[in-house]
Amino acid sequence: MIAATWADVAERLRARGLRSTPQRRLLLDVLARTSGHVTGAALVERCRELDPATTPSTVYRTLDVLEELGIVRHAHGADGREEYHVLPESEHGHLHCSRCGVSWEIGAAEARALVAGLQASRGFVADLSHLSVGGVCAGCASA
Amino acid sequence: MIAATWADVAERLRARGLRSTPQRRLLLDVLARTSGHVTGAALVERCRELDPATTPSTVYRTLDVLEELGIVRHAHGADGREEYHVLPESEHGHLHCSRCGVSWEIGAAEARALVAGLQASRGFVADLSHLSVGGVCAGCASA
DNA sequence: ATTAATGCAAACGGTTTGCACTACT
DNA sequence: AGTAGTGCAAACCGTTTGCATTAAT
Repeated sequence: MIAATWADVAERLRARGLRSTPQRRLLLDVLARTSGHVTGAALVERCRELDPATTPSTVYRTLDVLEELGIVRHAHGADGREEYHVLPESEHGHLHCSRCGVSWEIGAAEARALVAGLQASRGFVADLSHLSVGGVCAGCASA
Repeated sequence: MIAATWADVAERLRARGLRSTPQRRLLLDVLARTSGHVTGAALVERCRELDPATTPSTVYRTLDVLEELGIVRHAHGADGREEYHVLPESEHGHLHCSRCGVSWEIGAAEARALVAGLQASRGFVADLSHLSVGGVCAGCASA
């Protein structure tokens, strides 16, 4: 979404004295096709599908750079892996069903409503991009 | 807390045809002194302090057994490590401050209130023992 | 020409496994 | 005696790092 954003990443990189390389363009391609969240390992794999020569270190290093640019953000999934969120999506949380393994997103508004009480009662400012709730989804619960 | 519980774990083990060994007793000792949550690695280390001969595999295998007995339950911490919760504590969630690194517990009632909306709107039954919210605590926020 | 970025390979940390051995019951 | 549990060592997975090489600027 917002295709223009992806196009000027190269420019944004150059503005910082960084470089646009084929490997980075590849990862950006993959990210552009990715909505929501992916694990680092999954990104490595998807890149390797398009270019088998892809190496993990380059992917992870590029992700670091993209995070500094604000293009991705990382959190921790229910299984403990690094989970990358593709921007410019707004902040959102996740519901992870422990039965079927599917992850569901909850929007910013809903997420904010969830944690509003925490701020009121404890002064704890939740980071919505790290909010992840485990449990059983409606489908599995009724099955 | 509830010291008697720890004492009859050996019995509970035997009832299932399982055994009480020095290594298991050691881990139970460590767990008895542990309130709240610990990572698996931390448990290995604490055991090793008391008995340097402790090996990780035994600790992790024992934790599996204890989980089946309902004595511990595991979740995933903010940094992705296995995090063990010592029972018979009631269900509770965690707040993890990304600035000072401290974890705070939120009680069952509070946690339930947080996720009540999820069940109402989506039929998603949250597992409170896996509920973990990242953010910035009151102290760090005001500093 | 500079120096950022790559690829390799090796190391990491936490956890898991296979297998022969030990010891609880 | 029988079998659950142990210790070792090696493997695992995702991620990170050092270093010499390549290539974008």
